[in-house]
Amino acid sequence: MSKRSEKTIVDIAEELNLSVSTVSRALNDNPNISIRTKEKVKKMARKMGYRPNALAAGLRSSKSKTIGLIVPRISMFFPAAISTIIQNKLQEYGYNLIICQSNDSYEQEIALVNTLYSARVDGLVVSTTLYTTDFSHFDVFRDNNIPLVFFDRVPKDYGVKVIKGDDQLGGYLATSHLIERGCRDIVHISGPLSSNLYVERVAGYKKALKQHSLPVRKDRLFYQELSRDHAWQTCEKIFAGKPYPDGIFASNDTTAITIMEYCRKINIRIPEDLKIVGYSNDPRTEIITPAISSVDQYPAMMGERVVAALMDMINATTPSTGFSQEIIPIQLIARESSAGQMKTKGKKK
Amino acid sequence: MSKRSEKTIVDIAEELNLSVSTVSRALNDNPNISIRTKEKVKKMARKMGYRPNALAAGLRSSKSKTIGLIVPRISMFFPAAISTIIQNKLQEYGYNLIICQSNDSYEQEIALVNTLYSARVDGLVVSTTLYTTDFSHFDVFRDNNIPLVFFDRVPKDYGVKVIKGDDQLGGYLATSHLIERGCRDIVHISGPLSSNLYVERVAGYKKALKQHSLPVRKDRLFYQELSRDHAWQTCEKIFAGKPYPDGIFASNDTTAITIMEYCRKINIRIPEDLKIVGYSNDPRTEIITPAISSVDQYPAMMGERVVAALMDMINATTPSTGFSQEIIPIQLIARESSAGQMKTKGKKK
DNA sequence: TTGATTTTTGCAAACGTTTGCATTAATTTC
DNA sequence: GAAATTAATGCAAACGTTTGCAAAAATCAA
Repeated sequence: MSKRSEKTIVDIAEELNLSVSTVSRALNDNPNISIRTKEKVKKMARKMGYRPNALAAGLRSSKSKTIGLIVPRISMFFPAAISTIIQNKLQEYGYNLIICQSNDSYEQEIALVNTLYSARVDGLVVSTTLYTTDFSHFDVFRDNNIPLVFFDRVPKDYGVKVIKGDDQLGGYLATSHLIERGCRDIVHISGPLSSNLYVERVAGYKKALKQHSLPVRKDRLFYQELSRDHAWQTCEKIFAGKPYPDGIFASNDTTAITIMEYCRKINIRIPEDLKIVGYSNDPRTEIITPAISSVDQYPAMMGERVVAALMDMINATTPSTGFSQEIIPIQLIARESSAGQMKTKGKKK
Repeated sequence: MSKRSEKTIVDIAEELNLSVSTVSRALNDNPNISIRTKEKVKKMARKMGYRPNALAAGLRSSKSKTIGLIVPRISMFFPAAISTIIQNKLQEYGYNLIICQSNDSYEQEIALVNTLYSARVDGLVVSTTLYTTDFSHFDVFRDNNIPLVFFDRVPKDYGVKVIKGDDQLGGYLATSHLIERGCRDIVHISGPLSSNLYVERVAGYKKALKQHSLPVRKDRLFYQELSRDHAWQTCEKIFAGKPYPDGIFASNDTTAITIMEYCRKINIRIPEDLKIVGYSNDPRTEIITPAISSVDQYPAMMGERVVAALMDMINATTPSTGFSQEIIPIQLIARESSAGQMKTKGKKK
C-alpha cells in the first residue's frame, strides 16, 4: 500500500490557522471548543474530504471503538442471529464489530483471542467452541479489565459476565412436553459434555423423567458432536433394534432435522410413531414437514443483553470483578413433530 | 480503558541491551537480522508475554493486515458460506477479516465503507446491497489503489475486479430444465433490477423461453425483494386466478421455499401440478419435502477466487487498473420439486 | 476599569512500532 | 595484514491523533 494523498488534521489546521489540538477537539465534539470554531473545522473537513485514521486515534487514546465477537460458526442460525443484533445495537453506540468464527476449533479460538487483543478491541464477546475447557487464553482480557462477556456456550467457574439461556429448564420442558404427549421411552441426543450447556440440558431431561417416574436409561442417552453426520450415525444405533423409542429430544435442530430424514427413510412416522423436539428454533424447523417442535432461545433479547452488559462495563468507572450471570428465558415452541398422543402406546390418564 | 501493564518492544530492547529497531526486525523475521539475535529476542518476547500492538504497527507501516468484507446479511446461506471460506483462506496468508453486514441497506453500506477505510483495511471485498446503483462511496478505495473486489452482487461499469456466477446461464438452465420436464407456462420471480445479477437471470429465463419457442409473457415475470413476505404476496397474485402456471423459476431459495409452502396451503401438488426451481442451493432446499431443485453457485470456489484476486492485488508491484471479471461456474441441482413430466399438460415429444 | 473567573486555544509530548540511512561489526578477498 | 565487501545493528524520525497543562482570550462581577 503506497503512501496516500490523504488529508490529515494537520492540513485542516494549516488551512484554518488553528492548532491541531483545536481541530481534534472540534471534530470530536469536545466540550472545550467554541461552536463557531467547531463549525468552521467541520466544514473544512468536509470540504477537504478528511477521513480520520482510526489506527492513530486508537493508538493514542487507547480506545479503538471496536468490539470483537467470536462465535463457533456464522452459518449456524443462533450465532448469526445474535451477531446481527449485536452489530446493530453497537452501531447505535458508535462502536464497530469484528465478527470472527472459531469453526469450533479450540486452537483457532486461541489465535482469534490473541489477534483481537493485538487489535486492541475495547471489548470481547464470546460463544466458546464445543471443546473449550481451559479458558486461560481469555486471561489477558480479564486481567487487564477489558470488558469480556460470554454468551450461550459459557465458561463454568471463570469469574466473568455470562449471559445464557435457561438450558436446564429447556431440557426439562422439551422432555416434559414429550411425556405429556404420551412418550414413555425418550432418547436424548446431547452435545459433548465438555460444554456445560449440554450438561444442563441433560440435567433437565433427567429431571423431567424422574418427575414422571420414568427411568433414566443410559442406552437412551447419547453424547456426540451435533452435526448431521453424527446424528445420522446415532440414528443407526437407536434404530438398530427394537423396541424403538417413542420420543427424541435433540440438543440442536440440525440433529432433530436429521432424525426426521432418517425416520422417513425407514418408514417411521413422525409424530405418530416417534415424536421429536429440537433446540434453538432454527427457521428450518418451520419449513420442513412435519414442522419440528423446538426450544426458542430468544436470540434478539440475548444480543441486546450482551450489548447492554458490554456498555455497562465499558462505561463503568471501576472495573467490574467476578462472576455475574444473566439468564435469558426460553420457550418451547410446539409444532407437528410432537403433536397428539401416541397411537399405539399411549396410556390414557 | 485504563493504561495497561503491557510490555512493549522498548522493554524487550532494554532487557537485552539492543535497539528497538533490532527487536522489531527480529520479531518480524527481517532478513537483516542474525539468527542468534532473532532467537534471543523471540525468547525474551515469549518470556515477557509480549503482545504486539496492531494499531501502532499498522499506523507506522500503512499495512493493517486486515481485510474488510461487506455482505448483505450473514444469515443468508451464500454470504455466510463465502465469508467462512474467505476467513479461512486469509488466515493462511496472515490476514484478519472484519465481517460486516449492510442489512441490504444502501446507507449502512456507505457507513461501513467509510468505517473500514478509516480502519485502514488493506483490502475490501463486497457483495453489494440490492439497491446499490451509485458506487461512488467505493471511490476512496479504488482511487487510492486499495484492493477492491466485488463478488456475487457486483457493479456494472465500475472498472474494478468482479467475481460472479454465470447468472444468465443459471437462469437459462433453470428455465430449460423446467421446459424439459414438460412445463410450458413458466413464471419467473426475479429480484429488483437495480441488481444486475437478477437482470442476467431474467435474460437467461427469456433466452430459454425463446429457444423453445415459448412466449415471454409480462404477467409471468415478477420483480420484488426476495423475502418470504414478498414471495407470499406474489404467490397470492400468481394463484389469484386460473390458468395457473406449471413451472416457477425463483431467483432465490427463500422464495422457492415460500412458494412451496403456499402451494401446500392451496392444494397444488409439487411437482405434479407445478414444478419449482430455486437459486443458490441453500441447504434448506434439501431438507424440505419435496426437496427443491436449485442452481448451485459453488461458494467455496468463489471464496477462494476472491482471496486469490485480493492477494494478487496486494502483492502487485504496480496498481491494477480497470475492469476485470471472473465467472464462477454454476450447476443445476435437480431434485424432487421439478421431477417427472407434467401429468395433465405434458406434451410427449 | 480592574480583577476574578471561565472558556478557548496552543504547545509539546505521548501512544508503539517500523524503517531509511548511517555506523559498526563481521567476513571475504587480495 | 590491509582493504573491500557484506551483514548486522543503532539512531532518529515517521505515522495521525489525542490530551495534560499552560497561556491567551473572553466573560462576569464589583
